[in-house]
Amino acid sequence: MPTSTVENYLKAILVHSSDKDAVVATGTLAEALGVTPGTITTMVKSMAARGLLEHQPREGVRLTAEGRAVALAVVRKHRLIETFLVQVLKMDWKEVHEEAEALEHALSDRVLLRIDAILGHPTSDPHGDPIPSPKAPALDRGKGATLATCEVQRPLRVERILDQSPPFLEFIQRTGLKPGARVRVRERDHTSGIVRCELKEGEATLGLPEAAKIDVRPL
Amino acid sequence: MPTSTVENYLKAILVHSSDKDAVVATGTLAEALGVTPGTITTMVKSMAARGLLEHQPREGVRLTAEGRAVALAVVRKHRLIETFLVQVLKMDWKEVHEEAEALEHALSDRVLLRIDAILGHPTSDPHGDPIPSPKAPALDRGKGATLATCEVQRPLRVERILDQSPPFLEFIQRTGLKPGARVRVRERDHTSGIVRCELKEGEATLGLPEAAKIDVRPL
DNA sequence: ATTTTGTCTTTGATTAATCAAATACTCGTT
DNA sequence: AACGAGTATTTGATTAATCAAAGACAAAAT
Ligand SMILES: [Mn+2]
Ligand SMILES: [Mn+2]
Ligand SMILES: [Mn+2]
Ligand SMILES: [Mn+2]
Repeated sequence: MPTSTVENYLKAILVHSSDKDAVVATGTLAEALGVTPGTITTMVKSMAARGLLEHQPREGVRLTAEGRAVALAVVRKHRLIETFLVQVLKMDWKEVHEEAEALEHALSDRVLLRIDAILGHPTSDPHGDPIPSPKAPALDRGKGATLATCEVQRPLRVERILDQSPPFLEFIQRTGLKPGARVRVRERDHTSGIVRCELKEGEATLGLPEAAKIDVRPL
Repeated sequence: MPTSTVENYLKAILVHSSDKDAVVATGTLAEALGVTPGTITTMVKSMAARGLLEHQPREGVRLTAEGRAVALAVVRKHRLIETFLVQVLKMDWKEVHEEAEALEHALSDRVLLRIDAILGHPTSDPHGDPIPSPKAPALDRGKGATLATCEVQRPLRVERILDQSPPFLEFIQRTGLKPGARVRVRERDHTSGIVRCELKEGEATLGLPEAAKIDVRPL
């Protein structure tokens, strides 16, 4: 069985491979995992030997089918845990990511089945991130619109929050721009870099880079 | 922060120190933790250096106040988790020990607080083991009667199951001798080594060593 | 007072994960 | 073609946890 370190490495590779079989640079992983580049090279070589990924020296890494399956299972566990912590234990959505980061390596599949059933087999977590199914279909990396790119004046629904740092989530909560909320972009000004939105609760104004962190869907 | 290995060592020492400041032999720990004696000696020396316990070479170990506090916190976490898994997630009490063994090292105090609140601050776990309070008072190691020592014919209540191996728990469940159940010893025969009990569900017969694994209280 | 036995401790290795610092590539620029 | 900048890999250590096998000790048996 993979150690929790290996599980974290696999997850990081998965979420950093934008598309199908894009290679991820070892430097990207060093950054994402907070370790030195040399550590990544060493770990990656041993994971390649175990068949979890392929390593093109000086190029990057790509998950094998087995590595991807493990990574998807970990992501699924992580997101179901987050959902459970928020919906059942009534925890703050700003703190659940950290908790899930540890619990995803300790929770058995048996417990996960119970949690999934109690939650009614949810398909997205509190941040709007999709929960991969147990049969492990692809992880759809937001190919839709964001508040920075969507049509102005069109009625929309917030789909997903891409930046999950506590301060950003705090802002989202304050303005009401949470997943599921109805919203309409009133004005987008590329000169001032400002996006003004209208929600049921009132108005929210944010910068373009921030608006790009909020996935939306027309309707 | 202690690693999960250190937490497991501390817990093992705690549950094996029958009384206050009894020393625990390193061999006992090797047996309990499933590692070689040499490993225990090495670990114990490093834990002593960290102030978690005292080591009398060739004698045994004794927890310091700090070591005991950590151990009690881990035991509390373990038992609250077991209770939660049974009561909220509706899991089988035969499998929760194993789950808790891993989760006790990953669950934060924040989550534990929520679990404790949702359960209504329980004082014993599904096996009848007491849940140490957060202020960490002593862990009362069953000083009461068992089905092997109690008065015959007296109405009793099952308090606690001391053997938590799945097969024994399976037997307990089948006979209905679970914590909380009312029971009365009909006959105890030291020649045949048999104890016959009467419960609401009918009768249960078990051997003396097995009867000694079931704590009871008059009433 | 020896010897034996059973328990502990030491010693020397191993595996996983990590770092710092030295070294080696690869590209894009002179 | 040579150089320099930016990455990536190697190398040599370190820490935690573990084992096997050798050695030390203390209590019990002779
Ligand atoms: Mn993690
Ligand atoms: Mn999430
Ligand atoms: Mn444990
Ligand atoms: Mn228990």
